[in-house]
Amino acid sequence: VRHRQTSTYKDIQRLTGLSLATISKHFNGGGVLPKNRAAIEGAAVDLGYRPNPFARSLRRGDSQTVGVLLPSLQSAFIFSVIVEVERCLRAQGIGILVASSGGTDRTSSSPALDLLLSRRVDGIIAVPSPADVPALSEASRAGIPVVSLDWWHPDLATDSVTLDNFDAGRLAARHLIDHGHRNVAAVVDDLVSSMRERLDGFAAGVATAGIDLDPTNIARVRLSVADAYDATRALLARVDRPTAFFTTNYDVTLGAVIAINESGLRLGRDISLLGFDATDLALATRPTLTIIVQPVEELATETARLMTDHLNDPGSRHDPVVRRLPGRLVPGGSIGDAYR
Amino acid sequence: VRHRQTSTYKDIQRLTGLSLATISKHFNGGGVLPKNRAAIEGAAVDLGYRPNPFARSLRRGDSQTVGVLLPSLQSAFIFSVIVEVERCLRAQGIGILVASSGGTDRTSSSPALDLLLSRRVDGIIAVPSPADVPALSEASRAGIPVVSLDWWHPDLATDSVTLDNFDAGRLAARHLIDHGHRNVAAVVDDLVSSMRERLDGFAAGVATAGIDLDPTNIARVRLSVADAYDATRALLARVDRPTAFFTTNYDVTLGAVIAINESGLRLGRDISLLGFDATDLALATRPTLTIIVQPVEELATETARLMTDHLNDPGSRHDPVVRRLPGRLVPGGSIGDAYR
DNA sequence: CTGTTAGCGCCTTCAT
DNA sequence: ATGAAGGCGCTAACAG
Repeated sequence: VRHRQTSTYKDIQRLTGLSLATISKHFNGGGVLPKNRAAIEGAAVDLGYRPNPFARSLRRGDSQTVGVLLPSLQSAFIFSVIVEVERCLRAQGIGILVASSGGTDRTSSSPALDLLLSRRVDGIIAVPSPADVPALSEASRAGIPVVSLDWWHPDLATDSVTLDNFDAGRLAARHLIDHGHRNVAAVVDDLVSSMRERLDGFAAGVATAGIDLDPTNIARVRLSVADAYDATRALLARVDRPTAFFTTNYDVTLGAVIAINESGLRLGRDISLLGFDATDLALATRPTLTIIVQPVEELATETARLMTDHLNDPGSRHDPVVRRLPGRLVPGGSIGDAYR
Repeated sequence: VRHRQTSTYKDIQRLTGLSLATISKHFNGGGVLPKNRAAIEGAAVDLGYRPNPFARSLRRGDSQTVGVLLPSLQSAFIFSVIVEVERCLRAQGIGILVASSGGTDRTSSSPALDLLLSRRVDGIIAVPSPADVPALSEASRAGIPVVSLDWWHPDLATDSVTLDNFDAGRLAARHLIDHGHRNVAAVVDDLVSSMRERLDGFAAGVATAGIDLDPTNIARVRLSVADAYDATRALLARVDRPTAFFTTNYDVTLGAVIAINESGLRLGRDISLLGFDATDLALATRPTLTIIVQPVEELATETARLMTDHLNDPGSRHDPVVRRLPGRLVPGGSIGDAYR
């Protein structure tokens, strides 16, 4: 689309008789005589003037845009965070260009990230799927501010904002322990570090009660409802069936719920489940689910803040900032008491 | 962020000895001698050349970017569509700038849309909340291609891609009727036309069975789980309690499920529910939910196609194209038979 | 097919 | 505080 002719400084110049430099100064710095200020503003309104962002970016070398890179498998949760991030950034005049990386294999360049880079985004907010890590590292090394969100990867030395996953896992463990559970199981997505940390925290929490988490009670799956369903079924079929399950993310929680429902066991009575992220799901099951939820708002504002800090202070190459925000346990009815 | 120096045509010129025009031609049209083509490509690779999108946009007057305007209240459903739209557009080198309009009141300018317009997006894909309609109309009138997605508004004469809402409602009605239900209720969000159409279709479907939809069995709410919950509770409390419910979107379905669960009535036995959009929810309830689902993929590809059609054929102002895609009923266990 | 040239609209020295 | 001038990198005439 060739753009409908919009007015430019020249038009304002024609109406005001001022020079382009003065007009530019008005729209940027300020320092203009009140009389001229009024004249420019008046003309701008009359003309419906909008600055041309391309000319501006060409000249100044920035885009006022940050790229958002999402993994191939999205959850409603991450979108709620992104929407909030967008609001924060928009308040600063920054737009977000969103691209979701297909499930590309760990290649050195993902088409999604490529689009963002070719658009010269000023920074990148990424939920870094392992496949994107090499390319993201490279971008970061090239000097583009990168903030990891939600997920996290050991090879990616960027700022990051995530849940305090270890603590969340421990929280879950304690809750189950407090309810008398000893034979507990975990269904874990182990594609990304975040999930593994949740498991580690869970194991640690269980350990403080003097219990060793039975390795055969740990099912590792890959971001998939179906896998989680299968894994849960298998665990439910064990002779020494666990009395409680911990599931470390939305998909896995859903898979587990389906398997449990199908098994005929009653949640919160015959079997306990402590889920993750599944805010809506938690309300629809019967009984409701006890889950761990993430602080969406805080994750978003922290992410936005880290990014704007970078944008406002270009070239500063400090050590990665790591923010770990606490999760919260929302009680439902899916945890029964297990005494023995 | 002032951008790390990237190479330009001049650098390629230095390495190849060719003129800027030839280089430009190579990167656009083609028509260059094989020898020169190779030289340019080689130099580009050596230099890690990336075209500067700002210079290009400034010169050509387009942005290769479409804006995506989302309403304040999002569902996982709409995101899955947007992700797919992004993939389609990215394949054509087009990026998406996303902004979500706060729940602003029906003012003439929404900050979110404003951001998109100030960025000179080539087109706008919008889930038009009523509050955005005036501003969207204006943009459309100004010549910016607008495609409405999912939602739809009578005052907005743009292309639109939505579910065939009327038909979906009728589908729901028939299903309930086929199962013997006569005393049916609907909980409807009536903020947007799409939902009202679903109700109209439902009423029509019920009518073909010779049944008048009891007006007092229709609850109108405003995009809110809590309202839907209250409304459902109220309906459940009626002396002449409906035997089946139709809920017209995700939030309303969730609210109804919660209310039903709480009532102690058993889904699919004591009470039937036909939900909407709640794909995940449908699997987590017990029994599973019978729902109407939307063709996510097709909605996305149609939306992308309509948009690219506009972009490839600027200035053509045909009549709005209206695409209505059929919904599909996914059977679950929440519909019981009601004979009387 | 290739080269020369003239901007696109804005920002930024550098003078005044 | 204002003005004049140059150029960011690219494309689109127009010549050759």
